[in-house]
Formats: sequence, structure tokens, C-alpha cells
Amino acid sequence: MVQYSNAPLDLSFAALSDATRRGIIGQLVRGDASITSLADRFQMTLTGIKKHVQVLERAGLVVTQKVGRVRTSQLGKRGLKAEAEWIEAHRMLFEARFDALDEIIMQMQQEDSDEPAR
Amino acid sequence: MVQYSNAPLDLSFAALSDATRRGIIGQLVRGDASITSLADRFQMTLTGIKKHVQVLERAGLVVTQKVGRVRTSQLGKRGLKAEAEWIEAHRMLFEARFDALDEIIMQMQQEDSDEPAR
DNA sequence: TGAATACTGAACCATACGGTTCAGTATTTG
DNA sequence: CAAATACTGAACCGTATGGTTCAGTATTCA
Repeated sequence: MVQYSNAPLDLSFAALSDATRRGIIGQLVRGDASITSLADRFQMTLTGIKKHVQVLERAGLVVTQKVGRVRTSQLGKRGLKAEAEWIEAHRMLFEARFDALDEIIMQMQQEDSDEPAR
Repeated sequence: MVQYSNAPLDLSFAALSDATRRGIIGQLVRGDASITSLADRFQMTLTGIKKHVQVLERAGLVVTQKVGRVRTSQLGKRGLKAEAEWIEAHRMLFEARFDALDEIIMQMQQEDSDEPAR
């Protein structure tokens, strides 16, 4: 048995699994945004958007601050480094496996040509 | 309003948001595995593991095949390319934003030194 | 053939998710 | 001060998730 558990990745991958939330990130890349502006853009109630922003916040992808009556969201400094690292590491291993297979296949073909028909 | 929706990414990010499922991928990188062997390794019932494998399958990350009474799981050929691309693209934009900020700060400092005390 | 193995499916459970409405509260603005 | 704006919180709803147990079914082994 092995104990796998990495809450930060749990939270951020879960946050990224929703199209609206990915959209919010895409929007924040172009500039900070209020709850109202996001609600307009994504055709959703303020409450709905607020919940999405909270999910992104809990995942550390977004930070918000309230000035007067307006809450502004912006991208968190933490960024997507940890997520990129997990994905990249495993992507390489995924591909390594298929490359290994390719290599075996190539080797087999090599052996075939080493052994010309007699 | 913009319509954001990308079911494949929804499914794969959701699949990756669970530590057990990331663990299963980590295991499959080292070789194909039966439901029973995964259940042993992750201290979970066969039924529980089977559900996780199904989630990974629906996301296209894993494929399975049953031979005799044993179902073997292996990594899907599709890999993590789309996920890596989304993350990388947005990571760069995340960082570009902070770099831009850094640049503005540097420019301000530049202007300060352009204007020596009189 | 009979027992052991490996999985499968249905049912259930508690909790979380994605969304809404509705009734506030706090902050501008005229 | 009154009205408009921007958000907030509670409550609710239907569905999904992560897990279990239990009762099969299909395969393999002795």
C-alpha cells in the first residue's frame, strides 16, 4: 500500500475541471475583473460566479480583494507551476512507455532485416 | 457573453483531481495492472478501484481490456497533451502578467534615476 | 466437478457541486 | 437622504462523487 495524497493538486485540478472557471482564468489573464463583470460575461448570477471565484481562490489560483462595494479578482502569484510539473513529468513517462514500445518494434524489424531470407 | 465548454478537459482535469487516480496513473507508468493489484496497492475495494479506473477511462487517460477473468489497465495513447497545452499556455500568460508588472516597476525606477535630485 | 479467483452491478450512504432564488448589508451617487 | 449598485449568505434543488456492502457471474485450477 502507498499513501497518495496531495491536497493542493486535488484542489487546483478540481478547480480547472470546470469550463466556466477556466474561462474566468482566461479572462483574468487579460486583466482584473469584478464579480459583476464576470457574471455578465459568463451569463450567470452573481452568487454563481462568486462561488466559482471562491473555488479558484481556495485552489490558490486567484486572489480577490474588496474595495468599497466592488470585489476585484486577479490571478494568484502561485501560478500553475505545480500543475505544469505534475503534467509534464507524467506526460514524459506516458510517452517514454510508448517510445519503449516503438523501440521494441523497431528492434524486431531490425532483427528481421538482419536475418535475410535464405 | 462567451460560451466556454470543453468536455474533454473537464473530464481529464476532474480525473486528475483525485489523489488515488493520480496514483493509478503513476502506477500504470511502471506497467499495466489488474484491478486486484491496484486494489491491493491503494487499500481499496475492487469496486472502488473499478470506479476510479472507469473515471480515468471516460477521460481517455487509461484503456482497459479483459482477458479471461482479469481486466488489465494501461495508459491511453492519447496522453496528457491537451492538458499540458492548456496549462502551459495559461502559465505563460500568468507569468507574462507579472513580468509586465515587473517591467512597469522597473520603468518607474528607471524614471526615478533619470530625474536626479536637484 | 467443485473450489478459488477476479471481476461486476445494484443499491445505498454521506457529502460536495453547480446552479438558482430571495432577502439582506454596505457603499456610492444624485 | 433616497435610490441605485455590488456584493453576500442562507436555503434549496437535482445530480455527481467516493466510497461501501452484498449478491451475483465468468474463468481457471486441482
